[in-house]
Amino acid sequence: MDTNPDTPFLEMLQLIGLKLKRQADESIKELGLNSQQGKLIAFIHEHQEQGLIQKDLSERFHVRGASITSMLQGLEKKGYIERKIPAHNERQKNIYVLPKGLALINDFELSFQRVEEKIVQNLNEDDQQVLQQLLTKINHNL
Amino acid sequence: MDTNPDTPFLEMLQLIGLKLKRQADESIKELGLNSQQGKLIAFIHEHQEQGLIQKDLSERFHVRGASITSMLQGLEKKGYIERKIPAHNERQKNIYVLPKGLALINDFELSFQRVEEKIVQNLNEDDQQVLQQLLTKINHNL
DNA sequence: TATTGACTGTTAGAATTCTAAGTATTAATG
DNA sequence: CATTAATACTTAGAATTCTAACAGTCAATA
Repeated sequence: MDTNPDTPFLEMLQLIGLKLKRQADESIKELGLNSQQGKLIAFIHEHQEQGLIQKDLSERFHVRGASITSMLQGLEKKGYIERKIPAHNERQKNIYVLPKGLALINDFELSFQRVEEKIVQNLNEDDQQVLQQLLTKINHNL
Repeated sequence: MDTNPDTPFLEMLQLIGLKLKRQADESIKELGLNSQQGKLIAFIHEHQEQGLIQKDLSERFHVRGASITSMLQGLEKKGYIERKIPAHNERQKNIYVLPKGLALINDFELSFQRVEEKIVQNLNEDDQQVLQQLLTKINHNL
């Protein structure tokens, strides 16, 4: 039941993306969250001192504003983060990781690094550098 | 609001996967379906003479059996495909594309090829071959 | 052959992300 | 300054895919 498409890169890249998501989800599942939530909390933590707002997350994760609202409402309800309206602009909400979220960040990053290592295992330094260049080119093409 | 992660390949591959999905969806939207449905119909068409069953689709598209049931129910209700229980095994269902689906297959494949071309534009033959090898290696690592 | 286990598909209900429309606030313009 | 436009976020409801539990059919085996 194989397929021999004339869109080999599309197929391969989408398959790899799916596998990566699955593995990251699996690895983070035991922490009670999914990989998207893990990436979100880790990113908030890295940027919370710089006046991070929801729109930034929407752009960084390529997800609609409404989805960010929904994700953050969930994480807020469970006590991982909090949102505060800043003094200077009442339209916005600044976002901060709470201790319950902070406690997981190292685990998140270890999980992501384990997946990263699976990607590059069997690739030598040259391979990795070439791949990095090619993927960067593709990313800019899209 | 940039990020400088120590998981560059994970980030890049997931971002590319997301962009590809977006572009394929956008391109197929005007046909009234999404890219997953397009791939499904095209694949069914290529394999319907070989006793294709739902389990095959589940494996090919890395999607749970329940999801295939749901997808095919949708496509069947809209008249793109049909399912028939084969004589020799009443557990299974063979799947066939109906004329309404057939009429779209060329368009689907054009759409996917347009995305494929975006991926490889600015990559010469050597680049493409190297990339193919590296992605194949990664896919097997995962 | 009777029973047990494996296989194929379905249902119910949850989770995630989307679109479209809406609210409130801030910025730009006549 | 008043009005209009842009910005940031939310809500409601739809679409997609998931998990868990289940039903029916077929295969293996004792």
